[in-house]
Amino acid sequence: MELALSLGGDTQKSFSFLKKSTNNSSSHEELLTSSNKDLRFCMGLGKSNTTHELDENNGGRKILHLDLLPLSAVPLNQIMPSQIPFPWLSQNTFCCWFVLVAAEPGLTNGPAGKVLDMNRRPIVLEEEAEEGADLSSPNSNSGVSSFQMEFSSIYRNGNSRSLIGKRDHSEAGDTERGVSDEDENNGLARKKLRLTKEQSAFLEESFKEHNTLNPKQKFALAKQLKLRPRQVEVWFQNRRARTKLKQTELDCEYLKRCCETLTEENRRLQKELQELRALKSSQPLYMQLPATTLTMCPSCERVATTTAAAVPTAAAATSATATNTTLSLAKPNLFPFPPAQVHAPQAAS
DNA sequence: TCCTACGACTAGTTTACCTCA
DNA sequence: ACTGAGGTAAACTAGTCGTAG
Repeated sequence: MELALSLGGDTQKSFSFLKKSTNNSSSHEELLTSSNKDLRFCMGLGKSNTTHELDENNGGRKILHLDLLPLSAVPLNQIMPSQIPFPWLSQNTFCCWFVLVAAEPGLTNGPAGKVLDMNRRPIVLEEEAEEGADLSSPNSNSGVSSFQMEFSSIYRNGNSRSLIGKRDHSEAGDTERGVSDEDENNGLARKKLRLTKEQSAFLEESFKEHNTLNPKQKFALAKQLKLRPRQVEVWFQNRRARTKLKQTELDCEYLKRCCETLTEENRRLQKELQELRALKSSQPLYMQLPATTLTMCPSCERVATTTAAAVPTAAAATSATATNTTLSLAKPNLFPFPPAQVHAPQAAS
């Protein structure tokens, strides 16, 4: 792709260097030049051999030709009431009409193309409306944004993202779902495509079966859903990310509950310890009793006490308390809630 | 064994679109 | 009706890893 700029004078001469290379390749991008000799700023983008062959040989793709013309060059009947020249420009300087020159024979005699007011919807030629929007597919009638869109998309073929334009929000619900490979090849700038409920549901079902895709599955899904394989791929990538995020959130919640349980258990044990200490200091007789034998059950790993049957009441109470304590200490169920699992299908082999 | 190219993947980011106050 | 904030999801980039040649 080539982009040429010319300020003033004969644009034909200015862009002659581009003309020379036009026979090399049919796909070569060429500048559409104009024979208009008026003082003008001109920039063009395109790919055809001659100005007159643009439509026929270019798959219907039109050349985008931007002119900043002297005000006098724009036919009066194409000037809208709202199109007021910028006050800071004198009449002899450039006004800011962007002229979209549709690739039609005869246009080289002057700026007879479409005047695209940057603040208004563009004039749409009837024939163009019939052809469908091949200049910027779904957006050719969306005014400023569509213009930005097309320009940025062309620019983007040169691996730049900096000029990606914002598109008309009003089209959100009307745009055809999915984008063809052709669109992709034309380098349309990023357009957020909401998948339909049906498409999402189908993808969800597929994800339940296998959370990764092999190329065959990807293409089959894309074909079935009328999406690009890349879209299917991206959907699965994002879906896996969402699953992981959800699982992380659940894990976090689970750990939080475990932490709360441990805190509560610790509080209870501290309280019991305090009670035992208080009991110990108030019961001198306790010290005279034979030590309680603690044994560990090898199967359940719980501690049992073997206190004598004839234990004084106070001692019995103490023992009971101690037993409870040891029982609660023996492998308490600190994690009563099994960690929740986000549905994670087995990866396809 | 090392190097390179390539594809699939993840993590993080950007951005279009939507909802709601 | 309009607007800005915030959320969601599609699409992106950069980097990693495994594998084949």
